Amino acid sequence: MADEALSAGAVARRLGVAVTTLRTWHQRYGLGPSEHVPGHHRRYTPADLARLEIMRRLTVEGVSPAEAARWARQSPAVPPPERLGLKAGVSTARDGGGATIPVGRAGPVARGLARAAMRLDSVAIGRTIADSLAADGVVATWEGLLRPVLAGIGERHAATSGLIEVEHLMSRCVSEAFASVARAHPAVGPPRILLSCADEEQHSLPLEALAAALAEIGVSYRMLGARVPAPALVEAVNRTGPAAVVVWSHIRATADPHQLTALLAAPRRPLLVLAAGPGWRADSLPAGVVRPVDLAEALSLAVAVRDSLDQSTAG
Amino acid sequence: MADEALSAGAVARRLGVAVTTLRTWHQRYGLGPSEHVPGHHRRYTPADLARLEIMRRLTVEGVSPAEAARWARQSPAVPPPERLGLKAGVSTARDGGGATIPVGRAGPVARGLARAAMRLDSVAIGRTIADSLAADGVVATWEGLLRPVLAGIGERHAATSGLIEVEHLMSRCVSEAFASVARAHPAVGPPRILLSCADEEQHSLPLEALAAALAEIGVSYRMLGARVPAPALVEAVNRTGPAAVVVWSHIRATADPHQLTALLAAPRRPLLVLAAGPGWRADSLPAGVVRPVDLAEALSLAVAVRDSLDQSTAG
DNA sequence: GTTTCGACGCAGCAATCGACGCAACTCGTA
DNA sequence: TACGAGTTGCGTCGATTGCTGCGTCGAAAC
Repeated sequence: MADEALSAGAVARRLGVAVTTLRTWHQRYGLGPSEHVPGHHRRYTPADLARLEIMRRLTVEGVSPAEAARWARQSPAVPPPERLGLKAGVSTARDGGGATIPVGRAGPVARGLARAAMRLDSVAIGRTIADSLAADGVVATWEGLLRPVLAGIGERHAATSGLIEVEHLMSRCVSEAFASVARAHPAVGPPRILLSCADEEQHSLPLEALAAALAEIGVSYRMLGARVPAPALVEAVNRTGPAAVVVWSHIRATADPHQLTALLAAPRRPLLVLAAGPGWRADSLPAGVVRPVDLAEALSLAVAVRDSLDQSTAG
Repeated sequence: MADEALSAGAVARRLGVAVTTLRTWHQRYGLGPSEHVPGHHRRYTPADLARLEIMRRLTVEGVSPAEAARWARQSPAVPPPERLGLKAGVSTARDGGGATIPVGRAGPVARGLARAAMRLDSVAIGRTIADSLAADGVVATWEGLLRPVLAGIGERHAATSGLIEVEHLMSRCVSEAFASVARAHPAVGPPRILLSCADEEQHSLPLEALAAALAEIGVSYRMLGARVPAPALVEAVNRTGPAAVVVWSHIRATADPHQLTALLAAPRRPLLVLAAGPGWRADSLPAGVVRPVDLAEALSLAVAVRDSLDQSTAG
């Protein structure tokens, strides 16, 4: 009984919101301590906290705050956070405000994901991504959810030179989610596709998306990861003899065509070399290199290679 | 034995606080002699004194007195970190030939892992690590298997300036394995521990090991990942208000003590700041920063923080 | 006679209060 | 397409609250 009184700061820390936000929620939505004398400090009981947990969870899921507050306020007594089978798309009211991430018209789920990222809530981030992956698959999740949110963070990051920690956390969570997909779909057959970032290229997330998409349809691959120097890539090709190599470059600076030329000149030259990512310039690519425009195209190309190999070896 | 009965004045002199403060601590926080008849003189046993020492140390480090008291009150049950059930490698057979990785005396499993890494066989790598994690736990796997192999790769890499692709692949696989552990053990309660690499620090694997170890015992945390600039770290602390922050630095160049100072000066200053990793120099750390020597110690410190917070908020 | 006891009070300081405003998103409208 | 209106999270400011260490005082314990 004595310890049932949490201060405003403690509650804010628990929920991952600012103290001022708690005050705002109190006066705007009536979501405050049940007994509070104006001027005195707020003391939140477990019941009050449970209400706020609901509020936070709903907003993280993309529900508009006003609606979430209405929901939380009428929640009679649900101390443990349970599962409300809430489907996206309920919110009709306006939304926005505060230090948020622009996600364009990517939908409430993306908004919820962006909010979870802003509060560094890796659990919510992971669950949101996993749900979407399970429901819509890798390609749709990447194009419809992850890329908009990541782009929004990057945009904001470029503008304010902040949010680096948010960007990193999102990257990690996305990476983990993709790895989870790969683990859930054991690959069939030997890996004939090699995925690699260009030299000095640090962004490997799109490549991981491709890897997850491949895994999802049962295509086996090898993933080298970020920042692979050209000699190391050639060395890997010579050691493993892949049929197709995908080289990702996110920015111009890492898109040296020379590393593609080196691939084509390797002793065990791959059948297909894909230059993926916005870094590559179409006019500077050596002959024989294919440049997919998006994840879906890269995926279908990779599948085509797999199929052709299946034919040539099985037939 | 002779000093089993310390008077209030003696204890006060020993701790460097006023006698009245001892009385206050007794009646406000229950931090008094275990056996005390009201009206009679207080007699402090060594156990009582130990509790008070904890109380004083924590408050000196900046912990709020109420919180420190809660911590001190249930201190006796803080067993030192032990229990590493790692079965030592007993390999006697020769091994080697070709391009291999030196793993020292880390056992046959490590040698197998190194070979799989050389083959770029991510499936075998992943399975080996997962098996070890399941059998021996995170700490033992890290110390006994992963660290030796990673060190071996790094050593060879430094010597031959090759193997970069092997190093990357291993990193990815280890990272995935740790993420898998984290996913398999859903965390309990809100995250109060923040894990972050130092500015410009690219090695995040040891930090991920700590994260996985925390997850394994059900402790919730937030992981920011590699290359977190000092302002971003402070920003994250202010937004999430963690109780403890672990900052990892692998090399001297990234171990700028200033980022720790900034942490301690943050508006929502964490209870505990841990400077982890071989980069930090003990003599350059600001006061109030703790420097764990290995994974196990960092782990037990983090657990201690968690326990104390559980008491203060829920107990 | 010295030390400690319990009670009371005080001053410094951190946390919080209420009020206000800013920035930024979304949506309707022109 | 551009722009204003409505929303919303949160930073800031001056004032207030409440926690904390410790000094003081008469009485009791050693």
